[in-house]
Amino acid sequence: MTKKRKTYHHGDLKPALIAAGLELLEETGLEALSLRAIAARVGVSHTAPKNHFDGLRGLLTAIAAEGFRRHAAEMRRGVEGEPPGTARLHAACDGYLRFALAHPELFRLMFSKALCNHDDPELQAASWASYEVLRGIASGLDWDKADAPGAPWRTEWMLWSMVHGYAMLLIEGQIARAEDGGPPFAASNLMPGFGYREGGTATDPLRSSSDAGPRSAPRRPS
Amino acid sequence: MTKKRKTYHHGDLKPALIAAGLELLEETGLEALSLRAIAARVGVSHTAPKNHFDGLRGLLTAIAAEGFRRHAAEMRRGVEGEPPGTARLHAACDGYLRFALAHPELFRLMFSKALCNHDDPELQAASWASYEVLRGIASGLDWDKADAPGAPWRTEWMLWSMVHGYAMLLIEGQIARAEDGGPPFAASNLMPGFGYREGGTATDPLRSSSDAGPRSAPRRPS
DNA sequence: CCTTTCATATTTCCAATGTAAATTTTTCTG
DNA sequence: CAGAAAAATTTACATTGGAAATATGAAAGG
Repeated sequence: MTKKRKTYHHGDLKPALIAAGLELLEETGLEALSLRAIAARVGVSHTAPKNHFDGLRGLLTAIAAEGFRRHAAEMRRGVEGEPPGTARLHAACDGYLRFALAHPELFRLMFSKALCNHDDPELQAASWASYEVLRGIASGLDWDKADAPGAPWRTEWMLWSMVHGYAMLLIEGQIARAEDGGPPFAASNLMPGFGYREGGTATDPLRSSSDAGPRSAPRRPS
Repeated sequence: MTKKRKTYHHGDLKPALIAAGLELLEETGLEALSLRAIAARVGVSHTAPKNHFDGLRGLLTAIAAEGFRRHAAEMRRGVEGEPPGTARLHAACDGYLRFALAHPELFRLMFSKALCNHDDPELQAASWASYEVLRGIASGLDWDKADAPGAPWRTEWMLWSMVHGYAMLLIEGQIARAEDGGPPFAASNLMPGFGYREGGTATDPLRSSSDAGPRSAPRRPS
C-alpha cells in the first residue's frame, strides 16, 4: 500500500517528471536538461517539482537512481544466458559497456558527484545493486591473488576500474569508437588472457545481492 | 617570435585569465567557475575574455590544455628517477593518480567533452603529449600479447582504462579514499603480478613524444 | 451538504549567468 | 599626427534555479 494516488491535480507527477527527464536526456543531452524543460514537457510550472524533489539536484538524483537500475538490468541480462566463468565475466563487462555507450548522457549523470546527491538512500541502494553484479563476477578471477593485500576489494576495484575507465574514455571521445558506434575492442577482447583460476567458479552474480555490504573497506566514504 | 605584446591595455590578459581560472578551480570548484568570476578576479569586465577566447567554452578549453601539460609533467617527474621496467610503470600510474586526486576539479574538466572543445589543436596537442607518457610505458608490458589482435592499441587502452577508471571512481566518491586522502591502493599495488615480459624493456617514455601519431587506429574520432 | 485543512500547483519576483551589439579607450601603423 | 585596428567597457537580453505569496483541488469532519 504505497501512497500512490491517481487522478490528483495532475496525476502522479513524481514518476512523470523522472520519465520526462530520462526522455529529455536522450533527446537533448545532459547540459540542456533544465528544471524548466522537464516541467514544461510534463505540462506543469517550473516550480511544481519542488513539492516532490529537493530542487534540480534532487530530481537529477532520482533520474540517476533509475539509471543505475537499468544499468544493473543490462548487465544481468547478458550474464543470465552464460555459464559461470569467463563467459559471464565478459558478458557482464560487455553489458556495462553497452549501457554506457547506448546512454552516454545518463551514464555521465549517474557518476557525477557534482550533479546528483550520493548521500541519497535511494541512489545508494540502486548504485550498490549495480556494483553487486560486478562484485559477484570478480570473485574467483585469477588476478585475485589471495596473498595480495586488500582482497577481495583490490580485485573488484581493478575490474571495475578497467571497464569503467574504458567506458568513460569512449564516451568522452578520448578513445575512438568503431564504425558501428561500438567500442573498438569488446570488453571481452580488451583483456585477453585474464580469466578465472583453474577449478575456481565465480559467485553467481544473480544471487550475490543477498550478501551483506562491505565491512572493513567501505566502497563509499563515511 | 610569438605575438606576445606586453603592457597592453591590461597586460597579457589571455594568460592571466587562464591562471585565474586555474586558481578559482582549486578554490571554488568547477561548478562555480563562471566567466564573470574569472574576469572579476583579473579585474576586467565579464565580456573582456571574448577578445581572446571563444566564449566560456574556449576559456575552459585553454585551462584544460594547461591541465594536460601539468598532468604529463607529474607523470614524467615520477618516471624520471626510476629504471625502465616495472618501476616506471608504477611511477607513471602513481603520477597519473596523484595528479587526479590533487586536482580533481581540473581533472574532471580535462576529460569533459561537454565543457571543453576537443577539436581545439592546442588541447589536442597537450592531451596527446600526456597520453604519450603512458604509451611509452605500455609498450613491453607482458599483457601485450603480440598475437592478440589490435596491438599495441589494445594494451595501451587497457592500461589507460584501468588507471583512468580508478582515478574517476575515486574522484567521484564511488571508491572510498584512505584516511590521508590518497587511494586505498596505490596504482602500483592495484595490479600486482602485472609487469613486463622477461627481457623486454619499455620504450623510454621521456623520448617517445618524438614518435609519430597514430595511423590505423586513431585515438580520437575523425 | 458544507466547511476546514492540507498537499499540490501556479504566479510573481529575483539574482546570476553567457552572449551579442554598440561604444569607448588604448595601441599600433603609415 | 591621423587613421586603423585591437582591446575593453557599457548596456541589454534571454535563460536558468530558487524563494515567497497565492490559488486550487482533494480529503476529512461536522
